[in-house]
Amino acid sequence: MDLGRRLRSRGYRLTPQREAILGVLRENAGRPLSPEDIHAMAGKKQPGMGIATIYRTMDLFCELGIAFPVHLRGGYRFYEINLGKHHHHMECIACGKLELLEACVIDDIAELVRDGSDFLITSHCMSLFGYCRQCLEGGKEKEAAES
Amino acid sequence: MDLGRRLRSRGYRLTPQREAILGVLRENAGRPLSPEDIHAMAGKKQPGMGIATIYRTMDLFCELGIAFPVHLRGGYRFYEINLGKHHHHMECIACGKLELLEACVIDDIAELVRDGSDFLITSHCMSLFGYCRQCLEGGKEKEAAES
DNA sequence: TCCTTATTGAATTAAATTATCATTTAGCAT
DNA sequence: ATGCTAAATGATAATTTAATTCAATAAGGA
Repeated sequence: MDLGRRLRSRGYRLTPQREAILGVLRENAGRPLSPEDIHAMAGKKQPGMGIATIYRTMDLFCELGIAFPVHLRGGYRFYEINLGKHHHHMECIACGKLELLEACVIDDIAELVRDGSDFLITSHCMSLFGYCRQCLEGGKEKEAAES
Repeated sequence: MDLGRRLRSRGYRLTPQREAILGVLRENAGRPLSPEDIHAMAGKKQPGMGIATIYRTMDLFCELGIAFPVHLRGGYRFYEINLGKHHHHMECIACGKLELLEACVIDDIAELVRDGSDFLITSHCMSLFGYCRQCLEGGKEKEAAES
């Protein structure tokens, strides 16, 4: 993936900030990052970056298909680099731990929707929530049920 | 579903505000509502309701399984009444129109995850994004590609 | 009817995201 | 190389959204 070509072909410019952000996304492939996460890590490569640049760049990267948003609980935004192969996340509602799900069922779903509606699907999001092994063993799910 | 019993059995109280909110959710089954939506509609049944009550009540309803959160684009929160049968949404990224997807593939997924990990799944979210028929015909997806 | 305490509304606070704007700079043309 | 133009940035302010605080209210068991 040549970031410069990809940007310039659509009239955008290659900047050190955008390179730094892409680097951060690459180094954290598969791990959802918040804008603040990205800001902190990219800031080490390019000191002085403003947080607004992160938001702007992530919007752009998502539009270009370079990254995609991940929807977890809490309503906040997370992003990941788009490496083509879909995956999803399983989030522990007790400790917050994330596990990667390589399995993607979007193809099955897309087929169902193609038959049943008139939508052209371009993207999707899916996350599972529950309890991880450690929290189950520690009884965290019972604590939560009691509260 | 007896709201009063459900609340009291866990030490909570039945209030006119909670009844009003449940009524709004019932009347909009299958349609994701924002806290602001709920506030506006419930306010007609129970004048003077504060927005904080909506947030508090929706947290409670979700905890009790009376409602569940819907994750759409934008990172904002939406809620729906939980009528047992899972469904999902297809959101048009051009006009925002929502379509209900009766099909739920959570069972397939849950099985995959049960085999491949140690998580106990308690809930999930899934949404599809793309273009609805009208926007496709109107060329909205091309406009978006150009911008 | 009384009492305890959950609940509420109003106001405040905090946090996340977006908008504004002057300045900088990427990248094409010269 | 140099200059030019528009894109991009950083700083800041403004918006939104959500959470918190607290005194007043009211649900519901005794």
